[in-house]
Amino acid sequence: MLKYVLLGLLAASPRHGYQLKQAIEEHFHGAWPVNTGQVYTTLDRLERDGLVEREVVPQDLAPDRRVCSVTAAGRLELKTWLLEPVDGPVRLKDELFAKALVHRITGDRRGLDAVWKQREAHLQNMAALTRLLRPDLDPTTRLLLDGAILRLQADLEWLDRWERLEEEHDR
Amino acid sequence: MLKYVLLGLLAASPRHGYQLKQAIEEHFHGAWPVNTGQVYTTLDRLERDGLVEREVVPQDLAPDRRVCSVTAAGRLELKTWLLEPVDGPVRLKDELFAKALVHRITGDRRGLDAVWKQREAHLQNMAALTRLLRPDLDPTTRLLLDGAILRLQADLEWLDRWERLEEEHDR
DNA sequence: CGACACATGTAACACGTTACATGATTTG
DNA sequence: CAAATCATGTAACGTGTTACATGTGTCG
Repeated sequence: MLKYVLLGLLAASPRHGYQLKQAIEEHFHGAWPVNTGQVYTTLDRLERDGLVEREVVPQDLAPDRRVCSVTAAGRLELKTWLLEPVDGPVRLKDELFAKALVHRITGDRRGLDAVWKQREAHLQNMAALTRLLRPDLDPTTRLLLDGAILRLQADLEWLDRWERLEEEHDR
Repeated sequence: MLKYVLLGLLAASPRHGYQLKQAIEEHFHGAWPVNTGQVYTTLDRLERDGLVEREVVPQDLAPDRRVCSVTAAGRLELKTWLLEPVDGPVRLKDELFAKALVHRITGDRRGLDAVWKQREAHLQNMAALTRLLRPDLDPTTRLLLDGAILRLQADLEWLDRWERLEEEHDR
């Protein structure tokens, strides 16, 4: 997935690896921690597949930089990805759902503990996100934050249902 | 993540690989397609790490089966995972969000297309999920389906916001 | 007989994570 | 000077995906 974000950033303007990492962390407001190493290995694969080109720009004194840009094939690949909706089959494959399932399968009586801890964690995440919502925020970043908040709200609603189910079970 | 689902199923009762695959597909109502091969490689790792034990049960005529059961270490690992809330930092790292971001970064004027296609896909998924909601459903499976539906609803709400942003942009 | 479910696996590859290594420049 | 930031990378490992290989039992 990082692959496409890199292509997108490079389609806007050529950059070198470190700039890409910075751009992502800026857009996602630090909430998508990117490992630098992964950026370079992903760029290696993209270059190998002919989706980006790299040009070595020698610096005097400073270490050389390798500036990347998207090829025609890269733009095509990006366009295809952009117009393709995410994931046809449904997303039950999720860690939170998996935990609920395993709690109920094993009947371990700790389901309620898990619900409470998860709610606590979600509420803290919600608070952290809400703190980021300043009016001067870039509208795109704002959109992404809103998305994360909406999903957290949905999960909180769902945690209530899980809790009710666990309570029935205990009776 | 499959790792923990396998541990959970085995904690309920020992089984062999194929039974595990079947159990998962049953619980997730086919909405988590498990590759059989992955079950075996994951079991190999679990055995290597001392979390499960395998006993070969020879069958006459039929091929031997290798029945797995959880070790004490496996139960501990499972318990730890179950009580640990999912993912401390926030989930902006998401394919749908990434697409929205890249659309806006590249300013490609195809954002609205993407929103519409995604909404269409989400609505179809929603319909498919709703069809599965029969009253005789196992309450746990029902819980998981409800979760998926709640998240889809959140996403649909968010798609409206994205659409509004794209419309502003076009003006 | 042919198709399908049962049952086990291997191989290659993609992607992500963590950690480490290296060295220059800037700033307190 | 020390620390942080800039900039590039390698290595090891975990997990997941796709595809293939192999063989038996059952049912129409």
